[in-house]
Amino acid sequence: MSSVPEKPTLDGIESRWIKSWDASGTYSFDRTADRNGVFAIDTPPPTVSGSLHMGHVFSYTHTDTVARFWRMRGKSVFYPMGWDDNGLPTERRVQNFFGVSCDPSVPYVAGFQPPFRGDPPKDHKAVPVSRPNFIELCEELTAQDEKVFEDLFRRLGLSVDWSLLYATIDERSRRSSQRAFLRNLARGEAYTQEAPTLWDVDFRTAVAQAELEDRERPGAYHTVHFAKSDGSGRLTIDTTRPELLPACVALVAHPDDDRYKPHFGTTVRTPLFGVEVPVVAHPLAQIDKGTGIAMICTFGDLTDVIWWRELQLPMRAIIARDGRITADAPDGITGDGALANYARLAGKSAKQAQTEIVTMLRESGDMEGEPRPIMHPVKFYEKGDRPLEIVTSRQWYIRNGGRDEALRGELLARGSQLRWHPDHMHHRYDNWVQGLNGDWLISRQRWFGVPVPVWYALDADGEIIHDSPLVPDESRLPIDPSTDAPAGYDESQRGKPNGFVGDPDVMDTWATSSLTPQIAGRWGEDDDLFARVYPYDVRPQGHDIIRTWLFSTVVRSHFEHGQAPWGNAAMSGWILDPDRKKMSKSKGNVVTPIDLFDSYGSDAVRYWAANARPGIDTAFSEEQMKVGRKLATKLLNVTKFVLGFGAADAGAVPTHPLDVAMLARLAAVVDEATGAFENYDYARSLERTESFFWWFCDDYVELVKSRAYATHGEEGAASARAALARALSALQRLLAPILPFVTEEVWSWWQDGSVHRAAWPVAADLTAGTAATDSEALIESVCGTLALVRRAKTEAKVSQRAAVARAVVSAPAQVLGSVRAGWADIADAGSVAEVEFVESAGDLDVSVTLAATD
RNA sequence: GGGCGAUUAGCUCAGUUGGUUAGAGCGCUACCUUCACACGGUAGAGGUCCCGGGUUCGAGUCCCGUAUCGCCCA
Repeated sequence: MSSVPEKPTLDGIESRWIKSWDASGTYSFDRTADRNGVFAIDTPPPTVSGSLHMGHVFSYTHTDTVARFWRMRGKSVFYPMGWDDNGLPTERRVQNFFGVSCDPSVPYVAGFQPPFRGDPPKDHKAVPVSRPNFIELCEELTAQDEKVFEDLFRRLGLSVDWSLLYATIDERSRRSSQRAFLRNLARGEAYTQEAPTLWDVDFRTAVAQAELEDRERPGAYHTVHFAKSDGSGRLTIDTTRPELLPACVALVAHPDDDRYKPHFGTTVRTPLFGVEVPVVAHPLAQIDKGTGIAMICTFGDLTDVIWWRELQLPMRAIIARDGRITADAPDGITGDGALANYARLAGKSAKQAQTEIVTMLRESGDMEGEPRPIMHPVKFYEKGDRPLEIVTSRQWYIRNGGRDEALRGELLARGSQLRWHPDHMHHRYDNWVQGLNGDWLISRQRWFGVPVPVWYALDADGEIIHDSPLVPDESRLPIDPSTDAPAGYDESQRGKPNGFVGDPDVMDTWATSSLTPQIAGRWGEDDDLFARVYPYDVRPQGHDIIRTWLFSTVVRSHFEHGQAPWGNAAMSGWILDPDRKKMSKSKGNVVTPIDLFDSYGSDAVRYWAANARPGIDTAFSEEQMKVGRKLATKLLNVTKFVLGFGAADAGAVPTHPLDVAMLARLAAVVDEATGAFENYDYARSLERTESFFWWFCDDYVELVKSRAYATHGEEGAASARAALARALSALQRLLAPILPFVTEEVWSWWQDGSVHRAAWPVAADLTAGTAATDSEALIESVCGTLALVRRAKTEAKVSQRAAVARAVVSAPAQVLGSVRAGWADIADAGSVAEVEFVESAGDLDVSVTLAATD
C-alpha cells in the first residue's frame, strides 16, 4: 500500500508493474491445485520466425482477459506460452542465416560451427548438415526471435506463467510427438501406405487435405477424338489436361447417360498412343459438363483417384516428383510411333507438354477446333505457387474419419462436446469433418522437423521391408533415425543388406502442434501435472485453423485419451484495416504494436482489443485506443479524488437512498459482467462495466461529493464514503482483466497485494447491509433532474458552476418523492439555492432561474 | 454449387428469452479554463434498424423470401 501521488500518471507504469509481477510471481501456476481448482489454457504457440502483428495483440489479449478473470475467481491458472519453431518458415530462415542445408544422410557433428552467422554471401553454397545439427542451429537462431516475442507479450501485460514455456521443436516436444505417434502406430491409428498423393512439385513434398486450397485459374477445354477399337466410329471428350493423354486409362460417362449407354463395356484407342482403354460408367461423371464423357488419367485430379480406385483401373503414371513427364513411357504404350510421340513429351513440364501435345493432336487431326478458355478451380498447396500434381508414393497417415464412417461419427461427437465461442463456429468443424475424403497424411519429404521415429530392416538384397517398421522403446525418445540406430543393430549396418535404414521423412508440423495440450502439460513425463490440467478449459485460436490445428488436436486427444482435449473452443476474429480489408503487410502503413504501446499505453491497446465481440472481425482503430487511454486516465483521477475523502470505516454501511441505489445498480453490473466472462464474453463485461463507470464518474460522484465532504453532517458523509469505497474497489477489480496496469496502479494506492490476485467482486458484498429500494426509479428521477438543471445552464451559455437562485421541479408524485430524497445532493451539484416542488401529471420538468451575476 | 455470418446515426459498433420514446463511443455543433480529471466537463443535432412479405396486441429482435458484403467448404 502506498499513498496517492500528487499528479497521477500512466507514464512508466508498465515497466514498473511488469517487474513487480515477475518478482512476486503474481501469475505463477499453483500446481498443488486439483483439476477443479485449475483453469487451463491451451495457448496458441506463435510462429517465432514470423513477425508480431496486431493480430497477435488482438487475440492474445482476449485470452488474457479471461485468464485474469478466472485467476480472480480463485482458480490456479495454467497459462503457458509456446514457440512454434517447427516447420518450413524456420527451415528457410536457418538455411539463409547460417548458410547450411539439412541433409539427414550426413552424420551428426558434435560442436558443429556453421560457416556463417548471418548474411552468407550470395555465391555461398550451402553446407549440408545432419538433422540434429540443423535443429541445434534452429534453437540457437530462434532464441533471438523468442526474446522479441516474450518482451512484447510482457509489455502487452499477458499474465502468462513463463516458467511453463515450451517450443515445438525442443526435445520435450519431439519426445511427446514421437511417443504419441508410436502409440498411434501400435494401436493401428497410424499406418503407412503407397497411394496416390497430392504433391507440390516445388516443395517436393506430399500435402495433406487440410493444407489445400482451391484457386480459380484459367484453363481450356480441348476437344479430342478417341477412335472406337472396333472401327465403328469415335467418341469425343473435352479435357483441360490433354498432356495427360498418355496416362489415360479409361473413358467415363454417367451410368444414366443415354448417349453413352451403348458404349459401356466397349473400348477405344487413345489418339497418338494407340492404347486400348475401356469405356466405363460412374455416377461422378457429369452429364452436363463438356460432352458428358471424360478421360480418366493417372492422375489429373482427385476424381481420377476415386475412379481409378473404385473401378480398379490400371496405373499409367507419367508425372514425376519434379512435375515433369517421366522419361520412360508407362505400361501400354508400345510401338515405334507411340513411343516416338511419347518421347516428344518426356522431360517437359506439364505446361510445356500441353503445348507440345496440342501441336501433335493438330498434326494428327485428333483435336477439334481451338482450345476454349475457361476459369476453373485448381488445387494448390496453401503455401505453393504451382498447381498440385498427384504422384504415387509411400506415406504415413493417421486415421481421421476420412475413410471410416464410425470414426468420423466419433469425431463429430467430440466437436459437439465442445462449447464453441461463438457457437456458430461449430458448423465449420462439422462441415470440415463431414467433407473429409481421406486420412490425415502426416509425413513430409522435408528435412527439418520431428523425424518419423522408425527404421526399416533391409533384406539380403538390400530391399526395404516396409511392412514391419522397427520402432524404438519410448525410453529412448526423442530419436532421429538418420543418426540413431535401432535396437539390435549398430551404425555400421545402416544401408547394408540385412541391415537397416531410417525413415527419411519428418512429420507435418500439425502432427506436433496437435499435441500442445500434452506437450505443455508434460504428458507422460509428469503425469501428476497432466492430471491437474487435462482436459483443458479452453483452446483459444483463429477460426481459420479449425480444420488444421483444432481438428488435429481433437483427433490426437480422442485416440490417446478418449475425450475432447478442452471444454471450450474460443475463436478470435480478424483485424481489418479501415477499408474493411484483412490487414496485410503489403499495404505499407503497418503499425507495429510497440509504437502503439508507446503512444497510448498497453492498457489502451488492450481496451481496443477487448472491445471486439468474440469471434467478430474488427477494424483496426487508434480512435478506440485513445478512448482506452481516456478510460485509464479517468480511473487514475477518480481514484485519487475518492481516496481524497479519507478512508471509509471498514464496517460502515451506506444508508443514504442514493448511495444504496448506486450500489444496487453496480451489483447488477457485477452480475452481468461475471456472467459474460463465464461465457468468454470479455467485450460484454467491459461494455457493462465501462458504461456504469462513466455514469458513476459523471453523475454519482458529482452528486455526492459535496456530501462526502461532510457539508451536511457526518452521517451522510459516512454513507457516501462507504458507498464510494465499495464501488471504487469493485470497479477497479472489474476493470483489472482489461486494464491490468492502471488497475494495479490505483489498487496499490489503498490496498495490499495485487489486484490480479484479489477476489472478483460479488454483488452481495456491494449491497450488504443495505435495504432494498426501487433504486432505478430513484436514480432516473435524481439524475434526470440534475440533467435538466445542467441543460438550463448550457442553454443559457453559462458555466455549470453558475448559481441557480430558484428551481421549480414539477413531476408526478412518485417521481417527486424520489427527487426530494436526493434533493440535497442535486442542490449541491447544481448550486441551487431555493426549490419548489409541484405535483403534475406530465413528465419531469425543472424550471430554472439563474442567480443574477455581476 | 453447399454451409455460415453480417447488414442499426457520417464512422466503428451494442442492443441475450419480442415490450414504453432504438443506445454508446468517435466525429460534428454550441457552451464551460470547474477547487480529481482540458488525456476534462455540460448539452445538442443526427436513424424508413438493407429491401419485401408473414406471425403477433406489439418485431431491430421470430419465420419466409430478395439484395449486397464477407468467410468456410466443394
